[in-house]
Amino acid sequence: MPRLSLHDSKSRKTVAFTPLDPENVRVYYCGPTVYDLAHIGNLRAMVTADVLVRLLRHLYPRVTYVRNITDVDDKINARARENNEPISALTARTIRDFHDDLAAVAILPPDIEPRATHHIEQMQRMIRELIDNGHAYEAGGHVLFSVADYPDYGELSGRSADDLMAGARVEVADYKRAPGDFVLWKPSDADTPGWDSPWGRGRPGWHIECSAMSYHYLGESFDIHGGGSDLLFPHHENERAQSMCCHPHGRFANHWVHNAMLLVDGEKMSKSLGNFLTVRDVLRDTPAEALRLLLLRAQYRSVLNFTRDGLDDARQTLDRFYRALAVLPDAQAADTTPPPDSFVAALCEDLNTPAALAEMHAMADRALAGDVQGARDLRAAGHLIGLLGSTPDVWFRGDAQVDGAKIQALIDERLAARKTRDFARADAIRDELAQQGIVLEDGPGGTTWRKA
RNA sequence: GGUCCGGUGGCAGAGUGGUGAUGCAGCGGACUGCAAAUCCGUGAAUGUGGGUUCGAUUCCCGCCCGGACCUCCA
Repeated sequence: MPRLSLHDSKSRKTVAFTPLDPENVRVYYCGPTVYDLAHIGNLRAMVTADVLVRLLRHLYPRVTYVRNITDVDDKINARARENNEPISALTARTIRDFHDDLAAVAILPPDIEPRATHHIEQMQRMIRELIDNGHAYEAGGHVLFSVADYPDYGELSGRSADDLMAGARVEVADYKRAPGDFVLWKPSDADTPGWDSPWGRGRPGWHIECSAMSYHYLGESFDIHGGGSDLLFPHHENERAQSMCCHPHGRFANHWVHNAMLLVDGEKMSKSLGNFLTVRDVLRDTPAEALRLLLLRAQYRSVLNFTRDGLDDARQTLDRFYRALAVLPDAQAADTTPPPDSFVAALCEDLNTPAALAEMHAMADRALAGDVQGARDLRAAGHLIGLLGSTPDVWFRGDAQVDGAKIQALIDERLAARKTRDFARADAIRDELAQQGIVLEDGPGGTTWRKA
């Protein structure tokens, strides 16, 4: 079995992955703040996590994958006010949409999906401990983490305290001892969600939830913590500082995984540029599997440029793969073929999905040459990374908005016309079907049809 | 301004201190009544200037260009 190498953001090196407990690999990923539909940038992080967890499950007997939901946040409060709806309605709907979108692109659910609002007690306990051991202080109704009290602060993101001061955008608040100090707990007014606490009615700061919930479900040391590279600072740096100060004998995350950002047509996705794409926007006119494949065509640490052409390419690649699977006599039959070692080995090199896809092309070559084992290998490889979960029939013909019998009648009529060398009629039939989005293919085994 | 990451053929995108994967597109051919699909063949790339080395796309430095982050964006 190939061994997994994984890039670690903290050491900035690709290192051999060694689980703390090989019987139970523990992974924590930052999930969504539920105030709006997931966009394709969010999706990239979720797909990266999904591939990583699928691979870990292939390599190890058990994986515990925790992905949180942030359901208390000022953006949520603001959006609920804008929409004039209760916060609980907004978060419930957004969570449902998020689950639907992820399921559409074959992302498996995490083992545990804790919600911040269900873990206020754990957060308060942690904040109390941080105050007790001198790493946090109360000021102006807030509880703040004192950055100066954690010598390793900045180690994860590779910044020094001086660097942080150099940035002119640090929020200076008069109740902070140092500008870099960040909020653990903040006061809520009567119109804002809040919980009673020793520091008054209030709500948690952003970072504390991940520290509290990862500790609660995975312990003071766990294997992998991941998210988008934009979370490296401040979110993950702050999580780490809190956790290490609260549990000084633990290591918090042993290994940090961050995926690079996604561009749309070469530019950062933003609402003002008008290139902001939700998962739903894309899925309106693209098969979900093509979107997933597009995200896997670049290695997760490379910036990925999302384009319409790229999506079309991905779709074509899937055409080829499903054509290759069509050589299987029993496209749906259960089959225990393991994914080939060369394929797993590619994934084990820091999730090198482009190299893994190149392996799949080689398998497709074999399958298209008539090698049934090649097709089995291809299917097994695809399944490992959440692809090829459909069948050629469904991929090419869909769940039928068309009348198959009618198409077959036309195919028969065309065949008769061709026999009498009436090619004008034969081509007219093909054109007619093409108008309806149906493509005919004359193969050695007869004529078949598919959606355009 | 600070920190970090990256610049590979027309496009997408890997790897590597010693003849530069893979896919799409292109070109030529086979198959086909014509297509589609498939197959065979083929042209085409390491931003720039130095350094280290027998040899650099790979390692080091400068420059240019792009991107991310710098208090709540995956």
